[in-house]
Amino acid sequence: MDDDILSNLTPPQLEAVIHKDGPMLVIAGAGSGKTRVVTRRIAYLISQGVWPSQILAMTFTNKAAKEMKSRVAALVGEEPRACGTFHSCCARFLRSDIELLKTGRTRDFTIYDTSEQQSVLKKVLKEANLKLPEGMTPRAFHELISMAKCRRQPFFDFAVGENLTAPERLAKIADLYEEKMVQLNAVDFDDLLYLTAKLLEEHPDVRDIYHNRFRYILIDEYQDTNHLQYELMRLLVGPSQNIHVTGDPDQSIYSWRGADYHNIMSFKDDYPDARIVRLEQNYRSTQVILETANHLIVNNGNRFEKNLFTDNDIGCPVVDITTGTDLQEAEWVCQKIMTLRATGEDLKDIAIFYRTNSQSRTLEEAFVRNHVPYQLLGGIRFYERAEIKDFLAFLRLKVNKSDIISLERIIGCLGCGIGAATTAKLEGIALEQHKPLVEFLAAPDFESRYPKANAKVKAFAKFLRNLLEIPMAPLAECVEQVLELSGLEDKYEGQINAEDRIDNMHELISNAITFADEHDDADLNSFLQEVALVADVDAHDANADFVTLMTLHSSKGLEFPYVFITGVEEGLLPHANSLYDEDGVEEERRLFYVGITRAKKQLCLIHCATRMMWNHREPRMPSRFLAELPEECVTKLYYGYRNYRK
DNA sequence: AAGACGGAGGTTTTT
DNA sequence: CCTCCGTCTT
Repeated sequence: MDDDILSNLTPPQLEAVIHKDGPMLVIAGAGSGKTRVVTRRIAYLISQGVWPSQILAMTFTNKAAKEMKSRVAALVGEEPRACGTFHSCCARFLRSDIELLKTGRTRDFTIYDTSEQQSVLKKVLKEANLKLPEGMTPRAFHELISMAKCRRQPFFDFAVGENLTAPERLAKIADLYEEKMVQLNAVDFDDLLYLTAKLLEEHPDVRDIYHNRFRYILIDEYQDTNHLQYELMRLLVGPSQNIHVTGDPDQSIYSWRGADYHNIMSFKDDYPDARIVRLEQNYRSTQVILETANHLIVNNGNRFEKNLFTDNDIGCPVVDITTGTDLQEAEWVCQKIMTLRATGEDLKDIAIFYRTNSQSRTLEEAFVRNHVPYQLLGGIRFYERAEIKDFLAFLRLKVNKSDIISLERIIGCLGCGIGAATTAKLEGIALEQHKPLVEFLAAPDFESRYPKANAKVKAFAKFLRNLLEIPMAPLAECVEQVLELSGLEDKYEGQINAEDRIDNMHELISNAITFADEHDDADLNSFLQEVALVADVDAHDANADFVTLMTLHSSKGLEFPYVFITGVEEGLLPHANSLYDEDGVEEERRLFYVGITRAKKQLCLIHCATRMMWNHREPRMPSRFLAELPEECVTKLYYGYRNYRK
């Protein structure tokens, strides 16, 4: 059925698929077959003689990229080579060309995650003896750095523009942070995009190479691009202007990350010759669900008018249920799921969405109690687990010997009797000898260079030498040997979660083996850089027999026959922190819209009269959005909620 | 100078 | 409830 590139397409879908040269914008409503269009178009291009290596496809998640690759492969037997998230594509570009930028970074750079980015900030503040303004956390400050970079503004200008207090001091700290990142041979997430844009801008010769290589560029979820990504796109698009973007302004939910849906609204201004195709027929949801979604979203002011319709069945009403407590909320969801299972439904067809990760806990407990198998996406991500970060620190240091943040982590988790003071002292001595710290410690003649070292330091230096001596190839053997040398298994042995933690570390090894199988050019460096950009939603297994739990944000791009959205309450959806302006509320409404439009057959919206929040039972109000739903589509129910009056 | 222990403080969403 | 930070003890 789907095995032929041009079969089973509606006229607008067909137009989007067979469009070959020049810019094109596809406004694709929820469930309108967007993924199908994008994959068919890639397959079509390949069937028309375009080489797979000439196609650059940027998606929002690695999962979407993976799916795109495999669906294209199923159609034409070949997959586009450059296919990934903005961040992973840029990481790949930088892996080959970062040295041209002469920032001092090498191709062995490390990608720091948010917590490491904060560690760098803290380190910088301490070293320079500077303080952030009262009430500003390193995390909040890094967000400002990120916003400035995403707007491609010097931090000082940004700070002045945003009316921040003490802009000079903040800019000083931001500069020190950048300097430190260079010293560490590290990049943060924004740097991946920022440095790639800089590379293309400053090196016309490199830009020409990319223009020649990527004759066709596709960008998915274009409504979620930020200014930096927009500029990156402009730089990547060659003279032939073969740029094909798809998106839906109503599903723009990442403005807090700098995403600006005006990018999609103004695409036709950037490319006046652009063909515009609208996909407005929904193939996913029942009429009731679609009507509910449409009725909700018209409450947003600034929209790209769109009229989504479906020929599907009417379907059963949306359930809007009030429960007394969050515990009852979880219990009701469980009961309902068990009923569905008893009537022959598969658990893999059921998903529960919520606004914040912390809401998952009560649900998980109920699932455990009721023996309902579930898989949780997000929350504490695999690669954020302490044991995995420990393990990665050893591996990272092997590739990037400037990565002092990883060195400090290694020192910390070895428990080898070396602390911050000793580390600082060693750093000072290494500096005196004009040697990077790791090189200084791991030098074969370390003991003669620094005879005053005590036994602990000597032992650590020897450990480091052994670590660095492990060959980096083949990948799997390297990873195994590093785990063995690190002693991490012994360290976690005897702790409460020992088994899980050790399993997790072994899972990392099998991830490395899989990675080596899937990539011919796999080495330790490329493995680590890939791992730094993997989100949990990418690990979602759509075929396992589990109920799926995730945030509303992670649900984008997925679909399930049965969808439950919990905590549809004021303060949670819309979230309390988004009430400061109307734009914030509109984004929350879009988020709710995204959640609703994931459902194919049935949708349940749940809110509680009271909820435990930081150990207090708080009274809760139903979300304002519930009042915006069409009455004729919604059935109201009550569970464990007695004092109800109509 | 390191590590254990206790108190305070703080929860949006993610590459 | 859990994480981070500072103090206290060794």
